[in-house]
This record gives sequence, structure tokens and C-alpha cells, in this order.
Amino acid sequence: MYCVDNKHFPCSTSLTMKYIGGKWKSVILIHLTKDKKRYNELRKEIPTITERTLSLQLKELEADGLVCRKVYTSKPPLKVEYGLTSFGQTLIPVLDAISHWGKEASKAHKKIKIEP
Amino acid sequence: MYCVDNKHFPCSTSLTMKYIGGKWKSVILIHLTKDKKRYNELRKEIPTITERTLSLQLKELEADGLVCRKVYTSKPPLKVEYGLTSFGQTLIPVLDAISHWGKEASKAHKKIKIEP
DNA sequence: CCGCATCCCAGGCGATACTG
DNA sequence: CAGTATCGCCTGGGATGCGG
Repeated sequence: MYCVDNKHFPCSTSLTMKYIGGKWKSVILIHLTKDKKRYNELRKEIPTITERTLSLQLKELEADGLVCRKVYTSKPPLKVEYGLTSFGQTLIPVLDAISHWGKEASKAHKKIKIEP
Repeated sequence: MYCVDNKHFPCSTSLTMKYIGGKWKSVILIHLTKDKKRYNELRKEIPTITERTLSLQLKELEADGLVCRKVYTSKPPLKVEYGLTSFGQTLIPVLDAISHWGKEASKAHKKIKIEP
């Protein structure tokens, strides 16, 4: 049993999935592992995400302390950058593992023999 | 752009999350990395999952070729075991990374300084 | 450029009860 | 023991439009 922020998780795996689970969080995070990114850069690199969802997910990631939002201009056009916090950076090995497995799986999928 | 089973994913990360995303899949899988498990063993080790959900998730994992279901008796009481397929075993490093990060995060969470 | 507001929906997930 | 059946909530996420 693990506990963070007064929330309980039956195991450490479910705790991690609370941070990187969902359809988009890990995708956003992996784009931020390489560089800080602006909002529109993220949109272009993740073409199938909607603005609303990107906005909401970034907020949640920020609230979770994984992502840091920096505003560089006070008047429009705004310049905002998103980057990983030091806490967020601890996730990089996990995100790399996830990304790597996806690549291998897509390569190998047709040849794989599904057996015990 | 990645493609598996006629489904498209914007990046390899989202492909992986299709397999291990959701609230429970990774939790079930990590319990199977150590040993084959029976249905009720999994229920006991994941106390907060419902029977229905466990059943549905196991079916999906089986359909995805990650988990293998073996029936050992033809008459009740049934004996059924779930284990990872060879394809599912390729996920072990990913699952270990996820589990490990969750442990570290829960330990460190209160001391973490959230900064860029 | 960077969002928020509103509306809406599928399907993920839970609770409970029942079966071979 | 190992599941199904039924019901219903609730939230993640899509579509569209507006605002600083």
C-alpha cells in the first residue's frame, strides 16, 4: 500500500500510472524530455491531440509537479514554454523504456509467436 | 507514425500505452511477471479491483497477446492460470521501471523541490 | 499566440447479484 | 473456483467557438 497526497494506491505501479497514465500524459512528457517546448510546438508534434485536451493535461502535469510552465512575455502574443521539473526528469528512464518498447513492438509484431 | 493491427498511433509511446495504459493493466501485468497466477490469487493481491474489471482486463490482455490463459480442469472447481506470453515478457523491463519509479516517488515525494 | 468555456458522448469502471 | 449479467455513474476526451 502506497500513499501520496492523501491518496492510496494498492501498489507502486498504480501510483506511477496515476502520473503518466491516461491517453496523453506520457506522450506529452516524452516530447518534453528532449527540450522545452512551446504550446504550439507540442500541438504540431502531437497532431491528433485537441487544444482543450493538451491544455488540460498540461495543467494536470503542472499540478502534479512534473512540468513547469514559464511565461516570457506579458502582452500578446504570449510566449510560454513547458519543460520538465527536476521531479519530472526522474521519469525519463521510464518514458524511454515505454517509447523503446513501442518501437520494438511495432517492428516485431507481425513475426511474434504468441505462446506461453 | 506507428501502426499495429490497422490502428494508428502518433508515436511509439502512445502505442505502448495502448497495451499497458488504463487503470489496471500494468498492475495486473506486474503481478504476473513474478509467477503465473490464478484468478483468485490476482483478486487477493489487487484487493481494490472488482471481479468484473479483472475479468475484462484479463480478456483484453489475452486478446492483445500479452497474457496466456490455461485451464487445468474440465469440471468445477476449475483451475485456471494466467501467465505472460513471450511477447508479454518483453514488457518486463518497462513494468519494472514503472514499479521502481512509483516506489522512489512515494519515498521522495515530501522532500521534493519542484523547480525547473 | 495561448489558451478557456461550453456542450456532448463513449466507454471505463464500480456495485451487486447470479451461474456452471 | 472462475467467472457472467445487469445497471448505472462518472470522467476523459472530442468539437466548436470565444477571449486576452
